[in-house]
Amino acid sequence: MAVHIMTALAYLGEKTSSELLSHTVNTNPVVIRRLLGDLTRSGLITADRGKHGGFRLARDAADISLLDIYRAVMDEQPLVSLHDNPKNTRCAVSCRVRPVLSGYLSRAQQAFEQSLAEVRLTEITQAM
Amino acid sequence: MAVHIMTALAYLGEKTSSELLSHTVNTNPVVIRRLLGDLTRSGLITADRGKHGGFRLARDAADISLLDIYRAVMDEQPLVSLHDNPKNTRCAVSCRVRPVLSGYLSRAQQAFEQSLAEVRLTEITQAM
DNA sequence: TGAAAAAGTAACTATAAAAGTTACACAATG
DNA sequence: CATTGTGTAACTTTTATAGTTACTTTTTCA
Repeated sequence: MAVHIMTALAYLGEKTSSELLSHTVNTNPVVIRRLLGDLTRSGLITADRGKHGGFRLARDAADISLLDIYRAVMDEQPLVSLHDNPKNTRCAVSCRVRPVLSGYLSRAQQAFEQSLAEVRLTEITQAM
Repeated sequence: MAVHIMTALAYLGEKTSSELLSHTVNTNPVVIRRLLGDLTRSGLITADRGKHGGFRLARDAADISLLDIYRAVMDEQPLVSLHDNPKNTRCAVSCRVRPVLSGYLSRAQQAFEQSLAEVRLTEITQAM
């Protein structure tokens, strides 16, 4: 949903309330405010409190990538990871797969993120 | 978990029961059998039923990639996708983000999968 | 200066997905 | 025909996410 919101903010280009944003996503304002909180803490948007408050992009849409948004919202959790059952110490595989696999998985995730990094918010608003 | 199992099968190199496999992952045999079912249906392993039954790789570990395993288990679901709330027909963004974004997301997913495709099961067993 | 309009957040409920469990049918072996 | 395995249905548990209610704090402006 974060991308939806960021796109809306870029598209509208002006200060917008969580109430209004919640309508475009068709959900509850609080859900949106929680998301907006993440985006604010990551420095992608700024929040004005009080009457006539609202949110706007903190910098130009050309300087915001899909990766920025993805990272703001996903808190460091890997895209896909191995189960986290305790290892069976009597099994060589159980003891050693983890580090080997996580190397390959994080490489794949880097490829994914690299691809997101190449897309700017402007590209999305323009394509609409 | 599927990778863990496939690695174990490649590592052991012989017919193995779900019971035994469940021990290396430290979980319930039925959970494992459900996974083994996916892997069998995808043609990555073969299942022998009856007494002295068990599972083994259907082809050489050098011919099985992480992507093969990933696809066997994830049933076509995209890695990350937009929310699926109904669109607000009065909002241009709500109406049009979806197709635009899904293009970029599937491109990123392709990068991810490409990376997985480059890793063979042999590489993993050898690294252990 | 106080009512109004907004963000921020805590605490709860609802929903859905995944994992785990129990129980049993079916298959092959010897 | 008993034994040892797979296959699977049905249920419970767990966890994460979304949604909800209710409230505090901040700012504006009449």
